[in-house]
Amino acid sequence: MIDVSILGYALLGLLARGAMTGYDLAQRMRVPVRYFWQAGHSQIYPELARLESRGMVSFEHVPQRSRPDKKVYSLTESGRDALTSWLSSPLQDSPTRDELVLRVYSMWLMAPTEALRLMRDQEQRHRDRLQEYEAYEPRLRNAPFGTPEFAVYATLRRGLGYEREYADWCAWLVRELERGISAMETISVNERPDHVPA
Amino acid sequence: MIDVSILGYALLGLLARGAMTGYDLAQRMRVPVRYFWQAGHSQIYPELARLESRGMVSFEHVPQRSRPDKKVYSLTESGRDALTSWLSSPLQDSPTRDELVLRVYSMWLMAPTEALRLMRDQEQRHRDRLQEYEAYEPRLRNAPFGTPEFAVYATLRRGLGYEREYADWCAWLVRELERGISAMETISVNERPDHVPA
DNA sequence: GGACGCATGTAATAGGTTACATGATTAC
DNA sequence: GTAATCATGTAACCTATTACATGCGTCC
Repeated sequence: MIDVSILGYALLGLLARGAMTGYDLAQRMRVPVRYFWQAGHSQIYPELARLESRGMVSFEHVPQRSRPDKKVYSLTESGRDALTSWLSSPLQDSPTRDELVLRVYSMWLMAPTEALRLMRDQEQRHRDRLQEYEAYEPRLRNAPFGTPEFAVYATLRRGLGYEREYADWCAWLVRELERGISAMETISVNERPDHVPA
Repeated sequence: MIDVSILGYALLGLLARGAMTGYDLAQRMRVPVRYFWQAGHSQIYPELARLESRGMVSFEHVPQRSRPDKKVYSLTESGRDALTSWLSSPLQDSPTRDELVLRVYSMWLMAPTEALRLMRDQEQRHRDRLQEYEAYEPRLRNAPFGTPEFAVYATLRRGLGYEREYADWCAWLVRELERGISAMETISVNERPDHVPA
């Protein structure tokens, strides 16, 4: 009864907004769209089957000409109950893993110019994603409280804040690296044998 | 030669700062400490063995009385080379998964008071962690550029920014929920059969 | 002719968590 | 006595990624 994975709840949460196929679900959960949970179709199809066997979703077989037949899934009452009870269940914190931060931890082994290149690059990646999110904002900012649209807006706010903060952190480190590099260059100039201090 | 996992690089990065045992590594990678990468000892011991078989680390067997014998691992030259070349290698973005944000996506199904409880709770969790990180800050803020300590400071800055942003997002949603709840209460008061508008 | 979208699945592998297993010393 | 620290491992399980597999229609 209670053994639904987080991915399972993610699917139930999507189906709560409307019936759709496994293919549609995979579209909404693919990496570039991303509402803080992703999955590929190879994970989604078996999970849908599991949910169906537990009676949390049901499907209707829809034959199509000129397209493969499809199964349109919808949330059952027991699926909706499981979803809502999960929402207020105790939330344990899960580990954060971030490869860039892990690299920064060993940054002292890198040539500073290489570190600078890496961080500038990453800052840009986050600025780009921020801009992408900002484009969605106007459509969602006036969503009325309590609606599914407002919930999307709330997750978007998280995305905006996350990317902005991340980019700002990169920018801080870029500045530090630039300062450090120019300080080292000054030293090497002073250390040149032909250098005569003023 | 190139098939080292991210966990492997995490271990190499720790060993670059000094020789230590698998137990010590597990201490530094356990959840409450957490420099944006975690692992338990059951993952670390086999990974150390793999790194050793690839010549990236070597160990010295240290017998002890009154304590179990230990293996003190240190980074080899080829391990250091692998680590530094990984640092500037192309970084592909990995999926972000956040159960709270996933729940917020389905928040419209919850009783608003339940949602409020959840979000207040989570805000506190992040404020607590923020405070914990802030306690480390004074010791690290003056670490000289280019040192291992400065790299720790840089990762700490990320932690500070991340937790602050997260807590602020929670706080925003808490305010929205409070506003929404009080608006609904006003309506129900007006709708009371015995209510006489002024 | 080839790539892309629709549509569904399975299999193999990698990565991560939880549990099992042992055993001495020290601190409360 | 009982829990915690030191110290090392293995096994089972769950989750997630990548690759394998099929097939028609449309657009370039």
